[in-house]
Amino acid sequence: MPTSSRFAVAVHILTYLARDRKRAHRSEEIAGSISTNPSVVRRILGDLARAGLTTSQLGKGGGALLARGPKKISLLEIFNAVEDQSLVAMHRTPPSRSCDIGRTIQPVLQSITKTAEDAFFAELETYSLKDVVRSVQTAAAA
Amino acid sequence: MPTSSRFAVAVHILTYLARDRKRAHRSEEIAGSISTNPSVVRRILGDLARAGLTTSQLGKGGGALLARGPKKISLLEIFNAVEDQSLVAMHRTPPSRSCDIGRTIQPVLQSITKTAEDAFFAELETYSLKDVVRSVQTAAAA
DNA sequence: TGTGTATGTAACCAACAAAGTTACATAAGG
DNA sequence: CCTTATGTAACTTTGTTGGTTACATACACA
Repeated sequence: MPTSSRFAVAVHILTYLARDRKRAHRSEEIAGSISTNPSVVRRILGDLARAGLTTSQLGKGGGALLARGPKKISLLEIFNAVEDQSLVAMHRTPPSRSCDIGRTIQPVLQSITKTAEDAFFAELETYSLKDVVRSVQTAAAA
Repeated sequence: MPTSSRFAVAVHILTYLARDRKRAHRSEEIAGSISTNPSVVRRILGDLARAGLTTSQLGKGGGALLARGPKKISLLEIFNAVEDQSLVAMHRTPPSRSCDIGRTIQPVLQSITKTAEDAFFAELETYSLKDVVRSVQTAAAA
């Protein structure tokens, strides 16, 4: 069902930046690790910069940098920076207003799915970018 | 991000059936409440029947029926019957295997997102179709 | 102050998925 | 039998994503 891979790509980018914070990394370099187009990376870096998670430098030696320590960046922040806030879609076209159910089901369903989404987000918030970096390092060593 | 509205439509259908369990309801009748095509309703009813949530009768007076009481149908069962089991997508094309991060990030990310998805599912499980019917009735009365 | 390098963003395209639509074989009811 | 309804397949339409190209802008540094 989920058609967007932006979250996965965003975490990948940030993990890449977190691994070496000493210098800026070009979108082309990052794109090589993801196997995608540099412009796709820049598009997502745009979202991340707007969310205050990264900064960028132009010109020679330029590229993207983490705006703060990986321990201070939660996966929820990353998710919110690049994905829609809703995990469950309502009817594509509005249901019949001349039926009790059609008229009322959407708010009812939305309030229920919101509690489930909140549980999802609360769990995501318990993980930091640092956790990902650590797991990747462990996995890469093996 | 979520591109499927199947869950919303499935809950709508089941709420419709739960409101009047005395008789079978035709797909055309249900489609009127949803404002969609009867064939779309039948397609989703197919999933619901395979999951054991509904039954159908052919011929005159036929249509769909709830297979058990609405108190015994959780929203999680409905979700599982009609939607993919994953809320978060990985990279669309596999990342570079010649990079530590590219090689290892997917399993790392998947194990984290699984815990968040599980929290979502656990919360959905606490709601029954009966809860939806009750809320719809309350909302419709107002 | 000029040259090279990198970003940010817009515009467009191709690929994919979802829902809408049409059609029809099949089975139940009377 | 004839009508009614489902179940499913096939096709079309629509929307979204990511890939691609292009380019204006800005910074670094010689």
